[in-house]
Amino acid sequence: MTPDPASPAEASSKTRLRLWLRLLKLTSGIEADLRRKLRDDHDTTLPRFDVMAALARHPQGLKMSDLSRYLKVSNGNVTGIVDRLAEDGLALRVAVPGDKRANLARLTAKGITAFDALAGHHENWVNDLLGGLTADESQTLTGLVEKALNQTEASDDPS
Amino acid sequence: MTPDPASPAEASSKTRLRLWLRLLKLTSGIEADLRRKLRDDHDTTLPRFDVMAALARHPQGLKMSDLSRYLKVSNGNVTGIVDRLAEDGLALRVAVPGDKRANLARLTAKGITAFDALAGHHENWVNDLLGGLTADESQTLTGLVEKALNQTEASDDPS
DNA sequence: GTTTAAAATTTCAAGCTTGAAATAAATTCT
DNA sequence: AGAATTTATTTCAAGCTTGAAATTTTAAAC
Repeated sequence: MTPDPASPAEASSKTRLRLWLRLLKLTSGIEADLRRKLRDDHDTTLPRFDVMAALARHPQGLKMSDLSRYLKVSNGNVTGIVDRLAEDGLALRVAVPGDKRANLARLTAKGITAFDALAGHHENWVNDLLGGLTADESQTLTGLVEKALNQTEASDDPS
Repeated sequence: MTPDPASPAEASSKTRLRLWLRLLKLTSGIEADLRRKLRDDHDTTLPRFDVMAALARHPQGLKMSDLSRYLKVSNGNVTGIVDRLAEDGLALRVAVPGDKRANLARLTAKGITAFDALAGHHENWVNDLLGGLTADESQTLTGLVEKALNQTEASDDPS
């Protein structure tokens, strides 16, 4: 028997904490799997994949600061990742005419080819990893996750 | 209108990919929030909190290798975190009688006190961050996440 | 009892991540 | 125009993370 809580509020607090631990276990596990596959099968990393995915969606290029905002990581972080992608010939920086401060990050042709291959694998991996859920369950789950997201976004942004 | 997919399998693959992106957004967002609060309000980090939580659950101490397995991180990783906790007087290493290779990591009295305070805040933070969900919704969500977990654990462990 | 293999840790290099400080260029104010 | 502010980006130090290599100790095999 579960010990009865002192109040309903305490009970739902425990329920939410339990939910958080499960969510964390699920996403950490999937993420670890994706990282391993990217590394072992494709000699790359999740941060590099994320940057390439962002650039693939913006063929005209993204300013470093926009890239950073889009991915919700620090400026210094994208600097390093784009540097390393550039070393491998997968991305490059393009000067912005009229603003000597800014650079557009873009995928090279080689980068586009590489990303297209990765993206297909990525979708398959995720599909397999979440294969325990039916389409209906996936949709229910997505709906609840989106509801939870609304709340965090609301409390995130105390404007 | 959504473009109709070539097959039901493709549709559910897209549904699962969408689910993954939402899950990632939710957990990354909450995690970032927790990291920020631990940092700004308590001058610590999530990895340190995780190690302290593991040690708090095992008052008799945990071997470094068990700690590493429990948290699913590398051996070298816990070495560094326990080093830094020890520098701050929150944890220490105890020799294992009869095995000169092994060490038990344990919280100090100071570490226990510090963790107890953190744990209370942590539960409240999570409760707030997931506050958009009713108790019923939390339970439904937990159930579905657990179902998804079973699958990943199954495919994770190709024994 | 040696040799061999296994187990427990640490060390290390490389990459990721952050926030803060430093540069440099554009914009705004007076 | 000249000064002050804002914007775009890089650099840096510190910590996290991993897998691989190195150490040390224990256990197993012969």
